Amino acid sequence: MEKSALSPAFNQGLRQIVYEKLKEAIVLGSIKPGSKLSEIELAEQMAVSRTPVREAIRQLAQTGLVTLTPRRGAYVTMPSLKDASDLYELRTELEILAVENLCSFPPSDELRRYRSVFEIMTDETSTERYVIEDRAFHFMIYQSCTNRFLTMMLNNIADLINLCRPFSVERSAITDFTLGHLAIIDAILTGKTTKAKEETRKHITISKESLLSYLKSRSTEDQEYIK
Amino acid sequence: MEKSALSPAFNQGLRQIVYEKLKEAIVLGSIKPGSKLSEIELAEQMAVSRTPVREAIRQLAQTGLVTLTPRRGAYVTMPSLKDASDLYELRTELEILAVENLCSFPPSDELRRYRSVFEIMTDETSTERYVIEDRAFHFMIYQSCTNRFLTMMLNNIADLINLCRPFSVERSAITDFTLGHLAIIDAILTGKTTKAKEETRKHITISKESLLSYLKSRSTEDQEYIK
DNA sequence: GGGGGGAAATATGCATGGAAAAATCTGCTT
DNA sequence: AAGCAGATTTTTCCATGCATATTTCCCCCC
Repeated sequence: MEKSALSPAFNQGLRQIVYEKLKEAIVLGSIKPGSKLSEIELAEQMAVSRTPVREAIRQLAQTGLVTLTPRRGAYVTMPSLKDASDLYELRTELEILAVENLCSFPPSDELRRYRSVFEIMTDETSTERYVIEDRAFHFMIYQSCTNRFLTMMLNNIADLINLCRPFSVERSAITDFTLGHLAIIDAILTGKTTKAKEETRKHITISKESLLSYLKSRSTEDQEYIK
Repeated sequence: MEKSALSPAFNQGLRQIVYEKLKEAIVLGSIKPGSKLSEIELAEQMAVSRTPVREAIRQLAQTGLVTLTPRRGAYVTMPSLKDASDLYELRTELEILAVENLCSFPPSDELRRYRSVFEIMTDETSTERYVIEDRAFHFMIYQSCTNRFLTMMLNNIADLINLCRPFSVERSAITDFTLGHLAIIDAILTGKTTKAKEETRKHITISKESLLSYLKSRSTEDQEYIK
């Protein structure tokens, strides 16, 4: 009997399947930061034994999405404000490097596609739609790197930053971000490497400021709430 | 009964112990790139079960020191020439960032210690001694970062680069490297951030060229050998 | 009523058994 | 003698049992 392409996930191994599922749940926010990841519970939910669950959790811990405390269990990481700042510091330099790489072999078709997407975005665009396209755009940049380590690290950092941001973007910032994207795209398409790098730094710096000020306001709100 | 401080490694867990041992063996070269890591064999050698060995191996795979091929096993990674180049590309930007961070709160005592170490190095210094001090110096820089993600990544990259370099440094290059170290140290100690960053870029670029030209010569030698 | 101590319950960490896939070996055919 | 097919063996991968550490809950004491 031939093996269906839809059969047990093309036999990539249970561990990998569990890993993907867990990661998606964490990144999409259906498992919230701070939640405990119980081996037994997850194993039952996914109808597998504890072993692949355990290995998937440890793999997630290596990427930083999960924090382990020995003999106590695994918890979805809650990045601190400093973590967010530190992550952006890295992302800035690494993404500039990625853009620089891109300028040698620009994926012109993809870039033009995103150009047309961002061109028609206005303040009336829904924030959800913006967030989706924004992530896809940066993800595209990461995948286009010829440096596989750079790709890995940027994807990793993006996931961690995701954990800090409860999906919200200030409406007023969208126009800024969109213009930033267009500036980066145009600079790459016209072969202006230096300009592309500058615009990337600007864009990510603005993004960083936006997130940090948002997080700061949230944290003071929370403190009031606790009182 | 009181638990001895020397007892099973202060109970950090078998997994961690196996991980450390394996990593040391790989980084120090006692297990060579390309070697197969057999769960059973290693478990017997270390007198533990296969479980902690297996988990340690998977952890090493996440750092890149080990490469897994599903259903076939784990092998110590053999970085390609492009890998080496890519790793140095990342190291350059990240280590500059680290040095920049250091300039805010320079660990002056440590720096002065290393200054005196490198000051007395000459072409007569053994390459082994140089390599040891070189690694310690860069390692110190990494640990001094206030950005924990940066520290992690740089340590990781350094380990991987280690895998490319079979310990050898050209004698003639040592003086260059030593002078580079002194320039970086002095710039940091005198608070010249921009200069420190420039010198770091120069130093790592030279180091990269040196390794790459060495690897290229080796690879052609090997080809001749195979014939 | 609140707090501390101890026993039961629960979860992690390690060991080991069993299934499936890959590698190896053997024997047969050409 | 070389190559291929089938069987054996070995190894990874998943499941599960057992031990120990932690948590929880209950009872006793203050």
